[in-house]
Amino acid sequence: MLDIKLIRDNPDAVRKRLADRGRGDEAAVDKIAALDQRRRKLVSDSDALKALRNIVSKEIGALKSKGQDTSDKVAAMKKVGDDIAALDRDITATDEELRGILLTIPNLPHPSVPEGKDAADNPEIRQWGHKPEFTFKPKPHWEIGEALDILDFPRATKISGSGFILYKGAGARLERGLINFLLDLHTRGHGYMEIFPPFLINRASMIGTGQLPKFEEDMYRLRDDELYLAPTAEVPVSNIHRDEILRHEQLPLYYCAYTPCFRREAGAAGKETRGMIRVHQFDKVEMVKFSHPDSSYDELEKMVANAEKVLQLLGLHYRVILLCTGDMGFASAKTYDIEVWAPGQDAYLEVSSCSNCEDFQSRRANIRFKDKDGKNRFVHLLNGSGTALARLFVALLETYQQADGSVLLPEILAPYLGGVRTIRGK
RNA sequence: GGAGAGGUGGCUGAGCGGUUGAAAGCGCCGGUCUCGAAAACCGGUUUGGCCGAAAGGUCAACGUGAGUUCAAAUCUCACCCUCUCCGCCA
Repeated sequence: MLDIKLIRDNPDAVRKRLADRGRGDEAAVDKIAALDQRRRKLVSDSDALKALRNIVSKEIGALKSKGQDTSDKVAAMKKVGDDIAALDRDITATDEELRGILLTIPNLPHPSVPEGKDAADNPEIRQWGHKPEFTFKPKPHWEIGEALDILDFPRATKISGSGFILYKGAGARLERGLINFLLDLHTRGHGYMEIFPPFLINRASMIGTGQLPKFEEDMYRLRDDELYLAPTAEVPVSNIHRDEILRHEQLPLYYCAYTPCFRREAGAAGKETRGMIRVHQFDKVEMVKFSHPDSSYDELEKMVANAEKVLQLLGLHYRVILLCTGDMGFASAKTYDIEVWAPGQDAYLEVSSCSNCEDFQSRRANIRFKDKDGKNRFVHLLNGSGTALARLFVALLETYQQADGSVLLPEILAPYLGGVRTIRGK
């Protein structure tokens, strides 16, 4: 949520930066400013009447204790009370309308974010490693996985529907091993505290990180209980400190968590339907930071490095790109994506997205810290995948496939796979 | 799920419907004292909105939301949460 004061004081700057995102959100700025002005007028009128009522009510109390007549004052205050009630109804309605709009306005891009329309305008920041070479034509992961009997798409569809994954045998073991590998790396190696959060999330938390109210149709929802399946661990973990005031010495806080991620992928029908590149449920280890505003951009760079480390240790070729204004997510002020090379797809796959949301989420979720001067300020919230598992699984199978159909995994994973590096067919 | 109890400031814990934004204690911050520290003593110590350059003024908030009243932390209703006991259960 944007700071209403920023819109009030610099409407033109806000309008410009929203326009850079290319979604037409700048059109709401005038409406917001008008509602804000109306609200302030109503509040000050209501406050004046309340001040009057408070004074006279005290007089009534004093007079009554002396046994004097108060009927004229009581009658006058009854009228004032009615006026206040009318004003307050108006305030509530204005407030709700204003907040309703503010909650659907995306964050402003950071000045360092390049202007652009869509993914084609995202600059590449760097590459690591290089595309592996094969003496044969590399197969896609679904062929490798089904031949080795470690992935079973038809049965996943039977159990749940399209867009779900059934891991079997060494595949299931690999998925579990990767989760442990990632958590160990970020906790022991990068200083994050491990979190295992609930997977069902209430509405207030979903609003806090920005999934609601705007993206309701993308979420799985339990209608009977008004709970949502976590689309990413970012949601439960960021909400750990909702409605809290942290001490500045506590910052930055580093958390990481494994969760499954549930996404309806509404509107994505027909896209990347083959295999496990776009699915309704996938595993992910997420990093979340609560940062002091002064250092949040340094923290973002470090977080990207933490995610890159995963791919470096696994020997997977990747590139880092900076999302342009038109391609960024709703809550983000600046986002780096990391894309791993998948030889069987002949394409890069997004396996991590690291964002600095600045105070956009902390204002919604009311997460503050007391600074050195004792002033309460909003923390900066960052989140990044470290990394998404399904696509990492894809990259591993496709990169390390052998001519004989087996998969020879990186040495570093052996401890997580019972000492075994090779996945072979029967 | 059933029965009961309860939700007040960082914590503990008071609070006849009318100077109670809220006693007291603890904690914390500052000061006096001390070579220094402890103790003791003095002072301070919730958050947000609006007006204001500031000083300051004003409004709101005692789980949440409605209601009664001139006036609600205090009365009524609904909901949420916590605790105890019972039931069920991995």
